[in-house]
Amino acid sequence: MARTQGSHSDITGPRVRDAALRLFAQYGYAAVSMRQIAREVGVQAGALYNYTPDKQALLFSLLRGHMDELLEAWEAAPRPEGAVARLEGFVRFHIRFNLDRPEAIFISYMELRNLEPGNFAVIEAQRKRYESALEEILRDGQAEGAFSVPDTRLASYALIAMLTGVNTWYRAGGRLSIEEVADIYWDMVRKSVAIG
Amino acid sequence: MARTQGSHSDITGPRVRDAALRLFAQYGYAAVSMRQIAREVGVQAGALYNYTPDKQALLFSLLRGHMDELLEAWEAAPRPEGAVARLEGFVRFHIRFNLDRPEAIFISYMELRNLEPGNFAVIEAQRKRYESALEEILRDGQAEGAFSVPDTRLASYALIAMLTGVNTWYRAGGRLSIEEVADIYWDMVRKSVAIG
DNA sequence: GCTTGATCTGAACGGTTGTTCATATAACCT
DNA sequence: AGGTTATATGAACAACCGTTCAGATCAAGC
Repeated sequence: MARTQGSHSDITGPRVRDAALRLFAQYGYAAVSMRQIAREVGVQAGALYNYTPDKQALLFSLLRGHMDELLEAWEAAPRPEGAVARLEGFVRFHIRFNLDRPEAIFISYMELRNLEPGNFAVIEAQRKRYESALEEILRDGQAEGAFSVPDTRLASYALIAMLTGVNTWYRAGGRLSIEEVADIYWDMVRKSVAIG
Repeated sequence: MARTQGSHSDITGPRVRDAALRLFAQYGYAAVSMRQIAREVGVQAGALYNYTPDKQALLFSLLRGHMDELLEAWEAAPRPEGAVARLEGFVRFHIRFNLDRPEAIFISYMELRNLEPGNFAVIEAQRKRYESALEEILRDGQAEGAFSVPDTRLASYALIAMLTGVNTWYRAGGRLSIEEVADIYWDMVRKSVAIG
């Protein structure tokens, strides 16, 4: 059999990516086989190669797509006046964006080491671009006299780690809504960079 | 050939664990083969099974040993008066401990999903025990009126994530010493839970 | 209605995986 | 010195890996 009813590139393509994303997030890139992905899609392993040149390209494409989306969404976000308001915007944006796509976030942090060097460099540059947005806010706030952040580089690392950590414990339908979580985190972030 | 000069269980055993720790940290549990570990030790793959029943037990033993060491060290640490001082102690202890053994920390966070369910439960219980120490400090500080932390559970997650994040960027011999890093993090932590 | 091209199957490729085991050797004990 | 035992080899096992490809099948275009 081949080309069973309704099968089509427009359908199978995204399904391959979805299955790969889910499986990579759950078991890890190295632990997931192409046959496993194919089974999830309902297809033989060979058919996957209509949609990706190889397994590595599939991982890279997922990460690349995610980072593109992240940067695009961030650049489209409003840019209020004042470092404090911009920091609040960053915090809320980051938490919302991360909690909306936990699997993509997860593999973006876990599977970096499974990227070939060239692919790794691309993703790493994108990540740096995003993180430097936060550092810039901290620098501005320091210059404005709104923050007390002697080492903005280090503080940006600390805050990013704290915010990204939400994904390790948050479960939809839990005790708190996303907005409540964002409120609490924003409160801690605000104080951590405040003067005094 | 077998039993080449000076080879001994007391020597090979730790070398197997060291090699596994290093390789798991660098490439990930699933991506590392027993033959790779054996090569690093300078031995054939079969010989590894004198030191571990199987690959899974090797991973579990590494994580288990690490968590035991963590809990033991924490319980041996001084317990000063007052929640503020105890929080400072936790922050400095955590940063120092983590930066002292980056590989063990790394696999403890990355390879949890590669543990069989029973093994996972053991490690998870240990981690919870450690993290609840922080939450207890926050609760005490809240009761003392020294902190403003409405949700201590959530705040403990946030702080742990922030502190553990140090390992992703810190490199020995860099711009800052461990103590300088700890100073900066403690300043942020202190403010983030302060009143105001 | 026939042809063309996209899509999939199913088998095959060489290579690697974790693990076992009979066998050999070197170090220790008496 | 001789016997015992821990320790290692190296070959073998079945299973699985990523990837390729000829051939089958279906949908669409003329």
